[in-house]
Amino acid sequence: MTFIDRPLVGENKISDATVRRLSLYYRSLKYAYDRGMRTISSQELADMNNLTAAQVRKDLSFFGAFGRRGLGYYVADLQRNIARIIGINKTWNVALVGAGNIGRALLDYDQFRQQGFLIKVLFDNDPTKIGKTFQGLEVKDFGNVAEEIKQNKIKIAIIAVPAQFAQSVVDRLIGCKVRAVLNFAPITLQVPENIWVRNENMAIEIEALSFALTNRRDPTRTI
Amino acid sequence: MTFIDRPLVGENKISDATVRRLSLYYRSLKYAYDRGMRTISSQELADMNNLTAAQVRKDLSFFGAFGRRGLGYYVADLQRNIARIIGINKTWNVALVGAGNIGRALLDYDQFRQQGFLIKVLFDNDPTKIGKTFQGLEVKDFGNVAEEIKQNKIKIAIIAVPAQFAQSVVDRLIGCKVRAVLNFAPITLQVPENIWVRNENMAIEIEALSFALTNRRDPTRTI
DNA sequence: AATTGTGAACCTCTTCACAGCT
DNA sequence: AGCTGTGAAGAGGTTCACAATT
Repeated sequence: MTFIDRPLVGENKISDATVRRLSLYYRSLKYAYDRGMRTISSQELADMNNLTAAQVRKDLSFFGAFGRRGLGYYVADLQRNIARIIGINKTWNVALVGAGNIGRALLDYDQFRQQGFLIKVLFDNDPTKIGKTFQGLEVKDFGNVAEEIKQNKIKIAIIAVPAQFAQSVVDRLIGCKVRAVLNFAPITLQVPENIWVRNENMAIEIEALSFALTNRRDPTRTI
Repeated sequence: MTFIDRPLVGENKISDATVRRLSLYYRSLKYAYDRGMRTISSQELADMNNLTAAQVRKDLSFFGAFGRRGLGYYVADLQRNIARIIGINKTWNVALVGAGNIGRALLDYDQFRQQGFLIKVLFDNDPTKIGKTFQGLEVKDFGNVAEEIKQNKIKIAIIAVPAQFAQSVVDRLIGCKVRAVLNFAPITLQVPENIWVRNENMAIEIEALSFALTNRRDPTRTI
């Protein structure tokens, strides 16, 4: 059955790791459906992501009882449910701050668009960039951030500016009622309790590989 | 004192979370040194990264006793030690597969270069791209991957190709003795036990923000 | 007086194992 | 017979609290 029988907020705490895995399951279900699978077992979902079947069932069980004993999960049904749980059953307008290399690459990043994250405004503070157009989107002056954010009803912003500017950018965004930030700057942002930040630090990931090759004997896998 | 008094391999298991935090400490130490700080306490390092002082001390203690009671840590000394632990006290030659938007953005990503990850070869399989030059690097035919990898003594590769090609690319790279992979394709790669993979999935991060805004009341911070 | 290094306590996440359902 | 859902057990990671050191 397709209902959520538990509260998702407050003291009922869904771990970060579980949330990340939901995204993996969502992709696996898409993949499975495209290949004609109409039901899928926790074991199959686990195998596709190098996890255990118990882990998959436990993760899903936090949100409801989506499966059928003896059968597994209906692929389309579970996919819809996960989309709703993650909040990608609708679109999100997103602001992107920073029209440098990373920013411009993200403008054309299919995975965002496909999951309903639509980059609606592109900001920079460089006068030589303001007014230019990338991927059909005009670079706006970050000085006018407030009105653009409001006009586009933006709750999620992506920060792709050099480290030294990132904190002031996030402060300004929060002042404009932005609630969540995907941060590509290699610095830990200080934000109030009610603001969400995820850091995308590619150097940290490659450094973890360096550490592994330098020190470790046996590999472990991570998301 | 600056020595490592514990084995870093085998049953002595350093958690992934600790390794990621080492990278954060390394950046914080750089920042602190640039601002003239010569010693730093675990509390200061913690504050810079929204962690606890105990966490910082515990992480460092896995590798040795680097601090001085009553004083803290010598900034330059600790930075050097962490660089050596992570394995970024030398340079790594890196191969980049995929000359699309993401790949080209990474070519010019300062954080890689600064930490000694040098992209030495750029591959693609698109005949319209092969032979072109981006950031001074000529796109090579992925068909010739073996010789280029060998010539450049490459152990770490970055995969920035569409999802459907990622598995065959990684299989091929492993055949060329590549030991570690930073994967930007939104798919779980299947690799042998002795190969290291880190996934950089930007859609997963933004989906975590969507989940938070959709479901959660109280923010938590993550790396 | 200040701060580290660390065993122990605590907490969180994962895995086990099996009852319960189809 | 097959597979889920879940309480309990187990493993792993974080925080506490304090002795040790400068």
